[in-house]
Amino acid sequence: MDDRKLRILAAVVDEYVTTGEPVGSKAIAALPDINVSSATIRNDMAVLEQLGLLEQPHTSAGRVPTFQGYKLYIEKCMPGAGLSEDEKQRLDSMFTDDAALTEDGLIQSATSALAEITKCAAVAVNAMPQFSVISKVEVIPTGKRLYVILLITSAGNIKNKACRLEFDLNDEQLQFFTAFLTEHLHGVSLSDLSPEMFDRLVTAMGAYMATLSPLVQGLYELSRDMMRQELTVNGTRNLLTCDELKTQDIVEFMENQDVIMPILNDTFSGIHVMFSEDAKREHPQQTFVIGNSSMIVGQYRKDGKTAGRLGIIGPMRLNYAKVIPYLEYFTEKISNLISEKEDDDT
Amino acid sequence: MDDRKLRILAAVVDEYVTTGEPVGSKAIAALPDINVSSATIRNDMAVLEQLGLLEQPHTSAGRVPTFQGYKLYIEKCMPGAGLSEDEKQRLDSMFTDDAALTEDGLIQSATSALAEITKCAAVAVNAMPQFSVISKVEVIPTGKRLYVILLITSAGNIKNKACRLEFDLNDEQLQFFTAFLTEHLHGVSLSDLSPEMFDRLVTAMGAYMATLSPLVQGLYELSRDMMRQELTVNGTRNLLTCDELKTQDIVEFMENQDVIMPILNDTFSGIHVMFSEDAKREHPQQTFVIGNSSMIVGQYRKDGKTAGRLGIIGPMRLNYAKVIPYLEYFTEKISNLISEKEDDDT
DNA sequence: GCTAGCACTCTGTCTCTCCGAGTGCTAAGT
DNA sequence: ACTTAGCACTCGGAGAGACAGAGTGCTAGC
Repeated sequence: MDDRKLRILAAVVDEYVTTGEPVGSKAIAALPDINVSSATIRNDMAVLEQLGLLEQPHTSAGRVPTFQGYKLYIEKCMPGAGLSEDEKQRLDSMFTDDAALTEDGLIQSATSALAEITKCAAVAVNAMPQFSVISKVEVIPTGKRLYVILLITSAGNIKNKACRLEFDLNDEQLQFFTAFLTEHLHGVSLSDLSPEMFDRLVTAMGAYMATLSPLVQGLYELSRDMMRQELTVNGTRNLLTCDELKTQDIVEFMENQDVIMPILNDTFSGIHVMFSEDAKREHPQQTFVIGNSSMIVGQYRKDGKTAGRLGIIGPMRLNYAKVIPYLEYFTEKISNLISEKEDDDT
Repeated sequence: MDDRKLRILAAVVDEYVTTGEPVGSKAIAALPDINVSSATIRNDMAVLEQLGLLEQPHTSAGRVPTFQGYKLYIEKCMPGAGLSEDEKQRLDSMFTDDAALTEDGLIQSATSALAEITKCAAVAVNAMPQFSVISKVEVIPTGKRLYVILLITSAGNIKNKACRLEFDLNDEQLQFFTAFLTEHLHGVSLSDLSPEMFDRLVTAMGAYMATLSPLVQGLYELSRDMMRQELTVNGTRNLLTCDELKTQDIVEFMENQDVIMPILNDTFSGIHVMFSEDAKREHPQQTFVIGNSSMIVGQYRKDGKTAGRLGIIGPMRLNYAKVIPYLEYFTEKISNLISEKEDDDT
């Protein structure tokens, strides 16, 4: 693979990304850093096409990169530009201050900023929520026979669920129950909350059992709810305005976002770019991917361990040279923010 | 306005709603309950067009109802069919059991069911959240110097917010503060929580003041957050597949949903149908409405008073005869469910 | 007041042509 | 051996005309 051919590939990608039109040999010959004639470029492009890196929409049109072309571009030819201080500040200003106080809020704010700035959809999943630990359980009366169970984990996640009982609890019962739950559940990892464990809890409650079992049931459901990986998606609407994606596909994605979870979870380290063609091949069981799309995924960390993944879904024709640094900056920033929080705890 | 003309209007609407094609005089003459020739119908249709009830996309095409045509149809000619038992059961089955336990959950579940069954977008706002009353305030430590404020209202709404303090609180301080807040805030209506009131609270706290003021600040923000009317929107994506609406408009709506709040809040009683033309006229300051759309709004009640509004946004070409009964059934059902809850409380 | 008949109008579709952009190939030049 | 100039070729898109079909308005007769 010639150096000049790589430069031509890069030129095609850059040009196509900005104009959206198939790019011809003349347009490339006109570029300042290419000093050969259009005929030579035609020859090279024919070779690049044979290698599967470029393709022609039809015989007498210019060339367009294939997903393999993009891959090689990202790997070999992409300008490795970092972000300017201005850009960093701009990104920073998109985080609201108190979003950083909870991981949920942080992810929410990061995905929405990322979607805004890339004009793509931004996605995130938290990794391994089943390993977080219960830090607080509380039962709060909110109405006649109506109670809210409140569950807080060490990661700072908060969830609640309403339950209706057959009878009302008096203060003593409520206190007993709260103390009972705290005693048995505080510090317990979510993954240890099996149905059997709850059965044991119920029997251990003795006389209160019958009255309180709906609460225990609710608590079980709440814990299941909490250990489910949470998928955050923001800005899917941005995809609607980009005309190389079919609205049909996007609507299907909106209705069925969970299908991308396995794909997200598949990426191991660093920034990873995956095209819809890849996804179709590697996850054929998935009912659906958005055609002509690409997905860029990175990890954010907490104490050095992957704590979740953050990514972008956009058209294949995307300014990777800009978008990838954005994603890198965001994952880095999130890692710092949640680790900073962690530092405070110790 | 002739009776026959009304029948013809109704026929045009029905036919157009099902086929989506402009309907001609012959098609109407072929209907069983119309016993005049196509020429007569042509004459009548010309009159209906002059009245602004029908219009022609172009000279040699059939007629299409205008929004005024739809209005008259809904008012005068629509078959007032109730729902069959089958349909009611189908709707009932779309509510999950525990959704009914909180108003939020109920509205979430209702809008999503309504969107699903009408293939439109479903919207809801709660009315007058500022009049609900604080039933519980709690401060829960979740990490080093990190606290969560929990606020529960009499309506069963639950919200929380994380706060970071300068110093940690010991148990005594925490208990004091919780007791202090409960004493001063329990039973207070959200609308009474003015900044001045919080100022008084802060000074009343005396020695604790400096330490705790971020919490008070957080509490204030939380209460402001809670008295904001909550807009629930579900199934906007359904609109994307209906081709008389411009995707551009829908995207704008997605980005800017709040603009419909004043329109929703404008409807007073019963079911109200409003077309984008109306909205443009009555709310000209609104930056945007979806073109060719209609919005159907009803109220749900609690103790006989309007507690919120539930509505549908869809294309103007909509099967009103089906959709309106659906909406009626839903508002009725919600009213019963939240009033049933209320009954329990008393 | 209704209806049959007729001329008219307009759209959507199909075909044909033409233009231009871009290619591949060949032959000549370095 | 590589590069370049030149040329014939291909293909899509735009534009013009022709045509069929649906639907109308109008007039004359029942």
